[in-house]
Amino acid sequence: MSSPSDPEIEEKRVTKEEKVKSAKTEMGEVKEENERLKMMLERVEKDYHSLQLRFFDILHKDVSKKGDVADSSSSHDHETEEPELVSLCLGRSPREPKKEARIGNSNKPKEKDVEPHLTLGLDSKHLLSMEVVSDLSPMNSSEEPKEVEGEGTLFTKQSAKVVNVNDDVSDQMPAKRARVSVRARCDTPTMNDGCQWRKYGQKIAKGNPCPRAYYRCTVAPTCPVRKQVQRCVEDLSILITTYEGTHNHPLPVSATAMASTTSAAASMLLSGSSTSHPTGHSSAPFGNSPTTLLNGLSFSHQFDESRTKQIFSPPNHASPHMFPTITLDLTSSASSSSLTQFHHPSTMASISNPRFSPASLSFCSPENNFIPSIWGNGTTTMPIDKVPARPVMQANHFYQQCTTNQTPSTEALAETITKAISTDPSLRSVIAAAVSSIVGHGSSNSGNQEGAENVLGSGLNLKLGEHLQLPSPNPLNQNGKRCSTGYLKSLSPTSSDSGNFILLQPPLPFSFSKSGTNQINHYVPEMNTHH
DNA sequence: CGGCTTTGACCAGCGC
DNA sequence: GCGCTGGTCAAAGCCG
Repeated sequence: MSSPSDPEIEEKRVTKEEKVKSAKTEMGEVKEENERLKMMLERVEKDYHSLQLRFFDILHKDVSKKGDVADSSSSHDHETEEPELVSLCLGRSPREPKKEARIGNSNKPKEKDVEPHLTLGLDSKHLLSMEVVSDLSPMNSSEEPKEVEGEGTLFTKQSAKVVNVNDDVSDQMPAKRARVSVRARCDTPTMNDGCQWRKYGQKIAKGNPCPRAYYRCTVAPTCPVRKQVQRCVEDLSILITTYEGTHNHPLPVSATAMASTTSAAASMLLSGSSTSHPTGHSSAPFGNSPTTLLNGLSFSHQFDESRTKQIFSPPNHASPHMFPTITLDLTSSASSSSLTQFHHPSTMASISNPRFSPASLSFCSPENNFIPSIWGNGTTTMPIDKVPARPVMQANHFYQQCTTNQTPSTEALAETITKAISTDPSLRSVIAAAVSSIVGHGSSNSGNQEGAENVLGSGLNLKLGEHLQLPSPNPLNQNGKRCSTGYLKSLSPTSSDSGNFILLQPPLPFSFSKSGTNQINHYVPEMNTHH
């Protein structure tokens, strides 16, 4: 008995098949379009990279022609010419600081650079993430027209004197200056990070008998980057180097690792620093407890009790400026490198808020395949399945580097970490998610990256897995004056010419400023670190 | 001679 | 207002 509805069923079946067909064809079209878009993206990226290379090539040549005389050139020249300065901004202000007029030789203030800035990301991903970060920074919106550069710099008196326009900014945004503190074992007075530094001061800081030395980057006359170097009072073999500001010039190969690492860390810090709530226990990075946090999270080694104690040693003195600080601890031993801990400042200041329980983030763990494992006393566990695959791979790469390199250096680690943190938004998001889960910010920001970054922005202390123990007999050491450097030179496949400029993989967009405040120095292939 | 280091002085911010 | 502290300046000296 054939039901009367048979034809209808048949018809429905046909229509279904048609729908499926059409859907398939549609999917195919979409796939094709997707492929096309991918190819376009790749092409754009290639073009961008080639242009970037060309730009720096031209830049290099130009600089070579001008020589150091560039300093004496008038600001107008710089303003009218092609962008001569590459500002590696961390999200604060693409704008270059014209501050350091003192160093920059051009006597007149150059706050006229009202010209639009070109913001470039290394690739679309970066650009996106960077823009997000930039948006997160309140400074960006309001400060941009002025000179936000101050955020990353230390300019205070001098800049205020020279540029009136800037003093407001610098005064208003002291807290936005991010500092990246690096702890590393080093027998030499200073750690060779590839940059050229000039010492401009030394002080005995309270709580630490070891003098604190102040250095300023001299690779470019207007480079705002400064660093402070001080021995750890608990362990004199540990050298704490705190970087402040962002290089506004191309960096030598040997300097890119540390610079990019600090940039990445700083960008994480700055991206959310606006929401950081001062805990009132800020500490000087070089106080009795070098790893003390200003008002941020800290990563401490879970299995290293002593280290944890160091990190949580009470701040000695409230610093006038609440600089968000991130500490990269490269001193822990490899055996215990598997886990690192987050600690919210509140945890240190008081136990009043149980929400901020410690958790850990593993960057280099053989046991867990480098999946950032986050846990938090049972309350802040991040499911591993949430962890994107790519960060894991990068972290794995990091581990491989850790394990395969006989003589790992700070630069090597820094580079890898930087790659993992700064150049990959997904890893960034992982960390952000981890912190988010730790801090329990979900209520306010749905636990997304932004919220987590805000948390991060309150300052954190990253303690990276070992392998960083700088081997004393570093072949690259020269006369025992270098701590560890140049490791990247041997690693970098493209570093056949050590004189190549290396672009930072910017956690935040490059900004090409037309303001002629920055002249780029000659790149000196042999970057000797003077201390 | 140029660049760097040393070092005392100076300044600004903060707490009392 | 005063003292403390961190940060910077700048003259003097050193070094290659």
